[in-house]
Amino acid sequence: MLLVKFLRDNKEEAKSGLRKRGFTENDLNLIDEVIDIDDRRKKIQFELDGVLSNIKSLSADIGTLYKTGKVPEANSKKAEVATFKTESERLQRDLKMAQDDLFERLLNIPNIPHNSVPSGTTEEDNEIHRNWTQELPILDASAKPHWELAEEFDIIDFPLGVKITGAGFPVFKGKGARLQRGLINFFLDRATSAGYLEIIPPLVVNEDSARGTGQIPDKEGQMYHIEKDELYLIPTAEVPVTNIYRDVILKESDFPIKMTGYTPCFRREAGAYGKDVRGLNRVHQFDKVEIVQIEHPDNSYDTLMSMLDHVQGLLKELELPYRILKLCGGDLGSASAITYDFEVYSAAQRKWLEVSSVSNFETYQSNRLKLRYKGSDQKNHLAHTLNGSALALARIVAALLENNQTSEGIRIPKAIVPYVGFDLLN
RNA sequence: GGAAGAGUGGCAGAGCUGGUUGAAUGCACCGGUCUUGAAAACCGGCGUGCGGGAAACCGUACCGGGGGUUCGAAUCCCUCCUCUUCCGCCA
Repeated sequence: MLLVKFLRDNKEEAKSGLRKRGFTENDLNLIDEVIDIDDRRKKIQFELDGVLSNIKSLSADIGTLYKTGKVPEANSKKAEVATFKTESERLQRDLKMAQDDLFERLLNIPNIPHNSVPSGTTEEDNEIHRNWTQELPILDASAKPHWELAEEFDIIDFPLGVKITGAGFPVFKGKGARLQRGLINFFLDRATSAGYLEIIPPLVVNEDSARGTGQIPDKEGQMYHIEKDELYLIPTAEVPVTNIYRDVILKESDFPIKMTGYTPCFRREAGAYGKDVRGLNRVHQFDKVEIVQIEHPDNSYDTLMSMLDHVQGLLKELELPYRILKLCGGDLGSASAITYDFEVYSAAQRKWLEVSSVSNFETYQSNRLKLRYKGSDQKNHLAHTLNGSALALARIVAALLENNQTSEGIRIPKAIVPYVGFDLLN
């Protein structure tokens, strides 16, 4: 959520930013509406404070009058309070309405894209930030997609997942499970040696947390909801990990805060059936190691670049062809100011698969989280939050299986051999 | 799941027979005096949101969350949440 003050002070900048997301001139009226409502809110607040102040001092008078036995005077003051009271109740209702109205509209305004974000409406408009410089691997005609390889080597069982749970819940077995576990450890080790604090968070969160990082209301339908207990299965570790700092006021010397966490991620993917859902391409439960940073606004873009480097380093070690896209305005998540997607090339499918998404949310999340720091001016300011996948597993496994298939079996990249305990999967 | 008790500022801990209590006191923290330096001692400062103001500062709200009683509530009532102890169950 953006601050009204920001919209007020940077109206034109906000508008041109939202145009990149495909906002029409008509949509942009929202900004002026918000400012108008906020003006009304301020006015009501001012009046209400005055009325409350009167009630307060009259009540104090009544107290002393009673103490000195002046009951009739006290009673007449009580009558006076009654009229103020009616007025304060009215103003309180008005204030609540203005606040709710304001909040509602503010929720519908996405983050303002960073200056460098290209405008555009679809993924076609995404900009290639860094491209794989080598030739893409070309497999011969007999090459198999990962779901066939998985069945052949009996390492991932899709029908079994259907039996136990439903579509999109694969079962990893034997060397498949071992590969999965090895990759998780590999990613966590790389993150912790880069200075991230390892966290094992709850996999289920309450409504406040889901709201804090913006899953509610933006992506509510994406989460599994446990209605009986009003809890949500996490769609990413970002939610519980970032919420560690909900309602916190940091010192400037606390920056940067770096955390990493491995969790399974649960996504309903409602409406995604039919397209790109084969095998591991899109599943309801997958494993992911996430990196999260909380930064001073002055440093958050340097930090973003260091996170990009971190993720790139992982892909290099995995020897996978990758490319980095800078998302265009229309493809950007609503909370994000800038997002870089990492895709790996899955050679048998001849498809690019998204395996990481690294974003700077600037103050959009911290505003809802009430995550602040005390600046050198002794005032509180919103911190910047950033996060990225490092990395999302299911699709990495898909690319690994496809790209590394040989007549003897699946070759395991050197960097992770120590983690999985074998160099050939057969 | 059942019973009892408790939730106050960064922490500890008063207040809780309703009335200048946003809240005593101690610790921590920040600034200053003193000191070669440090410690100690002493002096001063020290919550958050909203609104007004150029600012100093002022108004208002907040004592787990929400609601109620009252002219007035941290203090009384209802409800929810959390924690502690005891019983039950259990990896």
